[in-house]
Amino acid sequence: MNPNDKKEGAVAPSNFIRNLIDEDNRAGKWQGRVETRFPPEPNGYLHYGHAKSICLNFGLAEAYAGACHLRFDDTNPEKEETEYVDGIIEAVKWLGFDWGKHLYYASDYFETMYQCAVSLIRAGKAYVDALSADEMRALRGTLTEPGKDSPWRNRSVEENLDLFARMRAGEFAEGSLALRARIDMASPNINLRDPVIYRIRKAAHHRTGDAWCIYPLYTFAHPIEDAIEHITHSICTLEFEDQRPFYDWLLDALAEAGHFPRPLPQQIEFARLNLTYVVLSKRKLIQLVEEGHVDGWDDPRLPTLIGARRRGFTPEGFRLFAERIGVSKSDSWIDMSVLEESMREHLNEAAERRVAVLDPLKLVLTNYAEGASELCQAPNHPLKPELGKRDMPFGRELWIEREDFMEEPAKGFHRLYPGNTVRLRYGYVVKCTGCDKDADGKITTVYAEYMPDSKSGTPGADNYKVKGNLHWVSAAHGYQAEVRLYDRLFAYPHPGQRREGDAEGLERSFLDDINPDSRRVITAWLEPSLKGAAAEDRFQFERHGYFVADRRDSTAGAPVFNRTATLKDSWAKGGR
RNA sequence: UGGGGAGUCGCCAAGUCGGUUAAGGCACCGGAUUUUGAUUCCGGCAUUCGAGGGUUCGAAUCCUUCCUCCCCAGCCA
Repeated sequence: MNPNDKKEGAVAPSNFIRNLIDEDNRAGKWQGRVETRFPPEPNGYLHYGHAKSICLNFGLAEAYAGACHLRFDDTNPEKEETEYVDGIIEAVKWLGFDWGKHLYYASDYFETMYQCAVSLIRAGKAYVDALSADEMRALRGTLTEPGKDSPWRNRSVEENLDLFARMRAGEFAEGSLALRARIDMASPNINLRDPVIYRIRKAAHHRTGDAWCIYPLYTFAHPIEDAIEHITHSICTLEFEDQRPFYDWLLDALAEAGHFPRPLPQQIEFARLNLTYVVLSKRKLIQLVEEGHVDGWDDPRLPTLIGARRRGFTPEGFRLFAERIGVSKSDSWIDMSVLEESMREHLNEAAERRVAVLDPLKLVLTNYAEGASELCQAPNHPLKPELGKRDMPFGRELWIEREDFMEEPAKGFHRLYPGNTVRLRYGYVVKCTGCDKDADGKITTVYAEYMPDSKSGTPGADNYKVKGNLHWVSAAHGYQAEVRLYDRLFAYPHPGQRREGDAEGLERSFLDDINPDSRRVITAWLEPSLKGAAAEDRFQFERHGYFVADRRDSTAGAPVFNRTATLKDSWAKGGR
């Protein structure tokens, strides 16, 4: 793996985490072992931001021939549910990652954690505090003032041991007592001002049931989980940076007490994903679902992984995306187009082509025999001839795209207009002869004459040079089906943020910025072969974009299609 | 006005201990191919690294002052 070797393929991107690992390897810190973990709390659905973290952690393990654990950080019985565990497992699998035997639950470590706490107490590094949460806050000090010691800070080891054991036994009410690390109430780092590490919660846990009534807090539990699993590099997001000194303090104390061997796992922080035109905060996602702004957690517009799946986004696309955005410590905003473009790149290569007319306009070939029909052959994938061709019936009456005809052509328009010649893709070259309009001036039918010797695939086809190529569906053979045209959920890059020209005190809600056209449900005309599509089959509808057969609403013989992404359209962009 | 982080092209992001030309991707702009105005292909795209001083033969990389942004005062994670 020579970083200067940049000839072909994706060269492993350099980033600060890889550099750290490389340094560790050079120093022989772990004998080359690299073990990471993805530690979600099972209290909700995974979103695009998690995808970044998953790709990072599992990707590192793959790159260094190590392992990545899937670990449920279930230390808070009040928020976590088995339902979420299942969803998370399915999502990580879907992304294509394999944790092998390494599926763990923090709750399985409760006894060990308890013993660690006892050791801390024995070492005089933890104590049982009787202050209420409010009192504790009052003594914690502020960002600029040091805190004050709790009156219970200097209990004897024996007393602490006794109290802690009785906490476990359920002798005290919730909130009456808490175990705190004994560090330094005057520390400039608030996280070191005797953080609470165990609280009393008389709640049933989704896995341990009523076995416990005291539960460890993240701060205390996470480093221990990492140490138990022999994690080498514990990667988390930037907001935990201030927590690192405690992470090191705890593990060092526990190593001293003989719980864990050195070297100890190292916490490394990276910048979480920020994406434009969407929201990723759990609170906002919940609000979107609960208030009915979207159809549910798997709504294709929602940035959840189950939503992405219904949208037609692909695991390969996510991996490409993760590779493109890189990993660093600077807060940055990734433009949604980077994600979309990543999906397009994979789909262009992976999706077979089909034809769909989304906004139909009738085209009649006046010189084509009435009632006649024939078959045209269309390649399934222009880049992969080995995928073969399929038949597309052709006839006198066809559906074409309304936007492919202009009675008065705009400059540069080389589609259909009176007098112009275009090719009906995979079929014949036709010359437009006119059109009908209704009372409102709306075009109702377009007329053309076809060139009998111009059929695609025949020798005569090359006799015609046309600039326009239109897709079409035979009116007599195609069928109508529901298609959902999805677009970005929000109309502005930073939902809820003030915009130029906003009045002085104007407060925006992200809900105000929802894109009213984020979903358009239409009835389209599809080529016959699409009827057989199975749920989750992905296609490129030529000249339109990528579509997927919805995994929830499709039924046998009647797939419903969701638009994943449009194709680039330099004509539309150039402004007609 | 405490502590912890970050500032390199429109958006990301490489730039190990200072060394002739500041990677790469996306976007964008040209041009070529093309039965998708798609794809592909070529070419272009930071005399400059938040700002100012300084050290040096030489600094994005070292020193210094300053500016901007993010995070931390849950018995959440």
